[in-house]
Amino acid sequence: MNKDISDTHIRLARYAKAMSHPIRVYVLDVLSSQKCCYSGDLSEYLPIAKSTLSQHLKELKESGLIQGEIEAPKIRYCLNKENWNEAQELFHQFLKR
Amino acid sequence: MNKDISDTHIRLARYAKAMSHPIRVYVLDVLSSQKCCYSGDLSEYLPIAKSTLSQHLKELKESGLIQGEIEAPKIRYCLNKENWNEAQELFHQFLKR
DNA sequence: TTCGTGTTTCGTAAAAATGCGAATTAATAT
DNA sequence: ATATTAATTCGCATTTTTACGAAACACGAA
Repeated sequence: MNKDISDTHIRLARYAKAMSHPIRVYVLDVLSSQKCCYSGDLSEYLPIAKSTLSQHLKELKESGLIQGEIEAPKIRYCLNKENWNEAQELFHQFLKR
Repeated sequence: MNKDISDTHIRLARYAKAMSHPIRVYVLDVLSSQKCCYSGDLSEYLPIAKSTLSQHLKELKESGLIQGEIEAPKIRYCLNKENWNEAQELFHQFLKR
């Protein structure tokens, strides 16, 4: 029996929290299958207000999974490879697949 | 670009939500490395009230990832293999590992 | 039936999450 | 300077989540 809540558990929970909303799963899905994407493009296909999308993108940024880069007047988003890889590894180990 | 939020996205988000708290990650970790576990045993190692643990266990039950069986006066918890396998598969595909 | 063990549910409080429209910001062009 | 485009932040309302202790429940033994 593991004796403690470890940093690994906490890290995993943090990434899971970032993925705990369908919109955010969708965004990560898009970004993992193409290099980058503009907020406006995402907004086009999602049934939510642009402001709501911004809030979800903010949560993903704060989790470390994505990052944004200003290309005026647009913002381009892409995965943060380091953290995406960490999430991949953590889930892989946790789910033993 | 994927055109819609799919059922897959929603399913994945639901499992991610179940894992979005460290206590629940810990519980799943324990259950995935041993056949089953009693609520009292879990409670012994976790720095939370028993009632809080019950609430977390309830969330895991509602997500479908675990199930409980009464062995009076105790309750034994174990993974729900079908849903655990589904979560494994969904995360595996999503994270491409 | 009562009692004891183990656990859950309830009630409460506070914090966090979610959604929207309005206001604001950031960058560039004119 | 103003105007435009693109996006974010803010304010608000509502719901959900998280944590705890008390109350209640579930079951078997006496």
